[in-house]
Amino acid sequence: MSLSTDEKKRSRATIDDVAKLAGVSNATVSRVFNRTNLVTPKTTERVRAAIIKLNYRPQAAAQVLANQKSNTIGLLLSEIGGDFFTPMLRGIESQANAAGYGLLIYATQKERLLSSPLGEHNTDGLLVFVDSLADSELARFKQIGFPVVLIHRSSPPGLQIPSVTIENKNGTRRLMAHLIEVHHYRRIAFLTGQEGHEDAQRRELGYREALAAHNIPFDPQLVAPGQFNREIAQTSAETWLRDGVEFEALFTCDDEAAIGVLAAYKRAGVRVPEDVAVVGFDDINLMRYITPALTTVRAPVELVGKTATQQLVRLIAGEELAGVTLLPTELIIRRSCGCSP
Amino acid sequence: MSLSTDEKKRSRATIDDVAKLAGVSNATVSRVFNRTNLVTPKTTERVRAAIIKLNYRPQAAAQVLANQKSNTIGLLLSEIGGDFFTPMLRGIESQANAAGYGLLIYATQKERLLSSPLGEHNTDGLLVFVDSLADSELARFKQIGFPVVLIHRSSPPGLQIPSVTIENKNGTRRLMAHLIEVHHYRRIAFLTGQEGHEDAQRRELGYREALAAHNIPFDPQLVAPGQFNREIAQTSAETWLRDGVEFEALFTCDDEAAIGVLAAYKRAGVRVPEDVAVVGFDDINLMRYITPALTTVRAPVELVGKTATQQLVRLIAGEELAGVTLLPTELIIRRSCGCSP
DNA sequence: GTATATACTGTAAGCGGTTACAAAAACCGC
DNA sequence: GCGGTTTTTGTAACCGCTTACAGTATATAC
Repeated sequence: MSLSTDEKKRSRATIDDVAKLAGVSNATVSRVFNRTNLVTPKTTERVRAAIIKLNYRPQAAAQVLANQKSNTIGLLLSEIGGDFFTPMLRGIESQANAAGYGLLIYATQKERLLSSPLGEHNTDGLLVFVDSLADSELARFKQIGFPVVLIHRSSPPGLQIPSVTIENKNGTRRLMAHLIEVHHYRRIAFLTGQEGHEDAQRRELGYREALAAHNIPFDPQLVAPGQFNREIAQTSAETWLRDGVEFEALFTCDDEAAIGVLAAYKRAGVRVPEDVAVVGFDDINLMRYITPALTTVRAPVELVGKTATQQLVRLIAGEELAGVTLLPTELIIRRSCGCSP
Repeated sequence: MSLSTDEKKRSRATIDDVAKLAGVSNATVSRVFNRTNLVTPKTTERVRAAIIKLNYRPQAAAQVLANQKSNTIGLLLSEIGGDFFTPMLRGIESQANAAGYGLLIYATQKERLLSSPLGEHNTDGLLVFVDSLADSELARFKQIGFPVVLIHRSSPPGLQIPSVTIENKNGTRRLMAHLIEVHHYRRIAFLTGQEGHEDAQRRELGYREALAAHNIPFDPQLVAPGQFNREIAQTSAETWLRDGVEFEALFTCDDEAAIGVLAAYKRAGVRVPEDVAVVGFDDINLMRYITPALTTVRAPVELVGKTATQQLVRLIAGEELAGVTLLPTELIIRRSCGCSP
C-alpha cells in the first residue's frame, strides 16, 4: 500500500491536485472555478469531475492574498449583550451576506484594544459599534484609507468617518410632547444614561429642549443616574422615594432602566401609571409583555445594522461618503404613560 | 514632489517596506514581530521604529497561507434570532477569544447551503448550530478531518462528531415531577416543539417518561402543536379552549410557546395559575418579568457556547474527542405553576 | 492545403508572509 | 591573532491561488 498517497489525502486537496487529476494546468482549474467562460465544455466537465472527486474547495487565504480582497467585513463591539444586539446583528449579517460578504465578529474588552494588532485582520472594512475602538486607531484607519463605518457614535472631530445612528433627540422630543401635551404632566423626572454614550447625551438634550419648548423650568432635583442599567435605575428610584421627591412622570433614557424603576415601584406599592407615569426608550422585546406595558420610543435597530453595512459595502467599493445617517424613531404608546389601551 | 512615494504610501505597508526602512531583511522583521528572541536588541529597536513609522500590520491572509492556520473559528447558524442567541454568542466569543481565536459568523439560509463553497472558508474549525449544515457536508468535513463541533444537535449516525447540548429530558422530568408531586396535577397537557428539532424530541420524551413513571396514562387529546412559536401556541391554546378540553397544567416545550399561551388565556379570561398552570422551558429573559412570572427550566445557554468552543479548540489542537456533552439544566420555580412567591 | 483570425490552454510571476538553511558576525579560550 | 563556537542575519523556497502573456489548437477564408 502506498503511504505517500494516504498522506497526500489527509490534508486538503489543492488546485494542483485537481489539475493533475483532470490533466490540465492549475490555471484552467481556476478558470473553471471562477466561471470565466473561457474553457471548453469538455474540459470544464473533466475539471468539474475532478473537483467533485477530490472534494476540492479553494483555500480562502490564498484567494484573499491573490485577489487582495477578503470579502469579509468585521464588526467590532465592546461587549456582546443587550436586547438590541440580536436584531442589529441580524441586520448586519443579512445585508453583508446579500452583498457577498462574510462577517467577522470581535468583542474587544477594552484592555485588548492597545495590545492587539486587531483591526483590519482579514477584512475589507470595519463596522465600529459605539466605543469599541480608540480614536487613535480610527485615525490610523482613516489615514491608510481603510473603510470604516461607525454605529451609534459619531466621527471624532477631523476624521470624516461615516456614521449611522438613530433620531435620539427627535424621538425624545416626541415622547416628551406626548407626556406634556396629552397628559398635561409638568413635573417630569429624568434618569440619565450611560456616561459618555452619545445616545444618552442626545436623549438628555431632547429632554431639556422639550422642557424649554413648553416653558417648564429644568429642575436638577428631578435628574438622577440611570446608566442604562437596571440596578442603578432601581436604586435611583428608591432614593427619590425615600427622599420624598415627587413628580408625575419619569423618562428613563432607556428601557433597561425603566425595568429597574418598575421593580422599585412594585416593591414600594407605587402604581404605574396611576401614581406616576414611566416611559423608556428603545422598545426592547420585553416592553410589550411587562405589566403595565411600557410606552417607549422604538429604535429601528435592525435597520441601523442594515444601513451601516450598506454604507460600508459602498465605501469598500470605492464610493466616497461621509456624514451622519439618522434613522427615524417611532413613538410607541402603551399603558405606562397613562393611556388606556 | 515624488508621486511614486505617494503611491507607495496609499496602499498598506508590507513587511518588505519595513525591512527596507530598517535596513534589514524581511526575515528579521518577521522575527521581531513574532517575538522569537533571536534578534539583537539594537536591531529589534530599529525594526520596531520602522514598524511604528509605517504603521505596519501584517496582512492576515499572507500569514494564514504561510502558517496554514487562520486562528479563526466559524459559527454556522440557520438564523440569527431568539433570546438564547446573545448569551450563546457571548459564551462562544469570549471563549474563542481567550484561546486566541477570532470568530466568523454565517447565517445560512437553507438554500445557500448547496450553492456556496461556504464552510471551512478561512477557519480552523466550525461550530454548527442545530440544522445549519447538511449531513452531507458534515460527512465531508469528517472525511477530510476538518474540526467540527455540533451545538444542540447530535452527530449523524456513523460520523462521530462531538456535540454539546443540554439535559432536555432530565430537566423536563424534574419539571414534571414538580407538577405531579408537589401540585398533584394529573391531567397535564403538552405543546410539542419544532418538527425534527432534537431539543423538542428530548423534551417530549421527558414528558412521556414522567407520565409513565407516575402511572398517568398518556392522553393524545392533551397534545397539540407548539412549534417553539408564539402564534402557533396561541392558536393551539385557543382551540383547546373552544373544544372544551380540560387539564390542570400545561407544559409548553419552550418559553416562546408559553408566551403565546398566556396571551390566549389572558384574552379568554382564564387565570394562570388559578385556573390552569403553565410552565415552559429555557428561562428566557422575559420569563421573570411577565405576569405571572413563569416557572420554567433554565438552559445554560452561555455555558453551551463556552463548552462547545472549548471542545472545538481542543479538536483543532489535535486532540481526539467525540460523544455528547450534556450540560445540566435547572428547575426555576416561579408563580405560573401555582407556587406562591 | 495554406494563411490567418480566433478560441483555448499553459507558463510563470506575483500576492505577503514564514522558516530551513546558509552565511556572516561576534565571542571565546589560548 | 587564530580556530572553533555561538549568535545573529540574510537568502530563497514555499504556502495556494489568480492572471497577464505566450503558445498551441481549431475554425475560417481563400
